[in-house]
Amino acid sequence: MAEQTQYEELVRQFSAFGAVKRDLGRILPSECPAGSAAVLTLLGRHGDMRMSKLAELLSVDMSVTSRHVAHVAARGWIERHPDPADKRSRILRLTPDGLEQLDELSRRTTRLLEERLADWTDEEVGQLIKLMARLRASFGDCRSTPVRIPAPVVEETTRTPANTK
Amino acid sequence: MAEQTQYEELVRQFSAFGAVKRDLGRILPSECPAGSAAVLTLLGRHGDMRMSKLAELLSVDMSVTSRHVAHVAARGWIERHPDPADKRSRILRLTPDGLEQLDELSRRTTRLLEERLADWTDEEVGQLIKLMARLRASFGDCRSTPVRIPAPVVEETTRTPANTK
DNA sequence: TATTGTTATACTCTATAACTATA
DNA sequence: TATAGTTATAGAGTATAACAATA
Repeated sequence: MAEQTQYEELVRQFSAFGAVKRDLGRILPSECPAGSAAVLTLLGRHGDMRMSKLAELLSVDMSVTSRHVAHVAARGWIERHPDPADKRSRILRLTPDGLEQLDELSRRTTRLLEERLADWTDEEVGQLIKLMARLRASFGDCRSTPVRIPAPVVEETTRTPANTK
Repeated sequence: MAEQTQYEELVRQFSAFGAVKRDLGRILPSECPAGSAAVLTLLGRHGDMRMSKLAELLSVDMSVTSRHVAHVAARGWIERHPDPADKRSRILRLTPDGLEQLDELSRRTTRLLEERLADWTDEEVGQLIKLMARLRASFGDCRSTPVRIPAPVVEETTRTPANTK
């Protein structure tokens, strides 16, 4: 259990992390934004799967998944096959073009990280991976546990209340 | 220097991190989205500053900063004072209401992190903070060094080229 | 001329809700 | 009735470009 000061610092780091994500986003092919890249990456790593499984791996709503999938399918990077066992479902599969796109993504991101993390040791990168994976688990495993937000504390002053409309 | 496989795993963790950010975002007051929270946090931590300084700390374009600042100013959480030394510039300052909003933010995020990271040690949280700070430095310090993106490798096949329109 | 800041526009990502088709 | 997936809509975040005011 950590202290409040540490938590505030952690939140600041989370916020600032956006700049890293954007830097990474800038090197993506213009036809393949981050959402598409995530779809290709997960299909390459886990193999064929249905929409609902992909949505779970992406940790986003299925409606969002559907949009990303439509984008990559329109470019011929994946195919959507009917599932013989359940006609409501569709099985997603990388095409050869999709595999090639995935390779291109890998080349670009590796190149960027080689440059940005040139002075990081193998072990440091591994540490960061491990901690971020644990972070994701700590959040993801309690996704069904929304934290109670208590009503704001009403302070005993004569000040005009903050606008909380 | 790390291996390509490690870099690919790191990118996957970066991508999945969005779920953590969204979980954190869900507990924010409806009037105070993440962008506003970041403005208040940085003003609380670094004290009064001008727009350009804030934009640098946020690592976003000043146009974006301007929008966030307008949002929090409209709610009375900050004031924009003219800079006597440079009439083009505006000095941003937290108001008492802004300070109170900042306290509320701190309470909420601390509560969430206490719950999510209940089984993390103080040291593990410190490790993550340290590595994310270093990551930010590694990226931020080379912001003027856009990575060269070589033309995609044309492979020797008879396959129809990928659509790179 | 260069810099500070604002505004208009456009794009990506996301969630909610309504809907279709199938189980 | 419940579930898999799609689509319409709305909201947040961001960048680029054009602009106004001042240095």
